[in-house]
Amino acid sequence: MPAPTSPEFGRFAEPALLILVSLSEGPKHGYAIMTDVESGSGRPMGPGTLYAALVRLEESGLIEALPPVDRRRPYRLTGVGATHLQHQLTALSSFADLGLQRLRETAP
Amino acid sequence: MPAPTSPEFGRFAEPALLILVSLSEGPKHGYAIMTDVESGSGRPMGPGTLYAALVRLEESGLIEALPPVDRRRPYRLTGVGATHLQHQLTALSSFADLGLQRLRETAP
DNA sequence: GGTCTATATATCGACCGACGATATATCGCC
DNA sequence: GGCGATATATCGTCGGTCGATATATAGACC
Repeated sequence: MPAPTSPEFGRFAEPALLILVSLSEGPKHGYAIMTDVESGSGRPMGPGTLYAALVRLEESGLIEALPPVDRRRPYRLTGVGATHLQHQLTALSSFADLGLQRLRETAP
Repeated sequence: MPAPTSPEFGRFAEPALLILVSLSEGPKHGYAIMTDVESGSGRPMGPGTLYAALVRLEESGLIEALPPVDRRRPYRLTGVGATHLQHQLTALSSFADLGLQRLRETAP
């Protein structure tokens, strides 16, 4: 995940969303997601956060497990997950743009 | 806050960020923020969430209280808050765009 | 005048998720 | 054989979210 670089304080997106975006690149196993997200967001995601979120995402049908390869347990986006992610990101993008526009207008 | 409309399940941004964007339009009091955010995001934000977040935001210096008018206790963005918000939103926007681009590449 | 709704703020409690810490096992490399 | 990187799993805590509840006032409607 090529870096948006935001080490700022406060969360800007929940871990679940970071995971989904990471998986949008293609199927990945847990550890790969962890390093990918960390290099992308600057903020390391601990295994506790990662695996707990994976379980929740699988339970809600947004991702699905693929047959394990060696020790690796890969996941991929489901159709529902991709649709959901697209809606979220679209809303997120227009939300961010709205805020930036307001900042420009208020304090030029 | 003109609607990005995302009633989807799951949070896409923490309440604090919704509040900051609402305040980026100009100073507002609590109730106005509540209705503004609700009409903008589709998801109603209860008073518990709102006022707790306001306290935290003021404590961290991102917003500041203005002299009360009648019953209304208005807040506005501080300089730090505006800078912080701008960084967050910039990162957020490029993050969202990255995800959308990946979705386009993977499933055209 | 009485009632109802909208406005406006405040507080409490419960639950859920984030996060760090910790544990465990294996692989490749020197 | 040892060491660091890979890889997954679990537990406990803490903070924030969120709904429920309380309170007070202003305005509208009959």
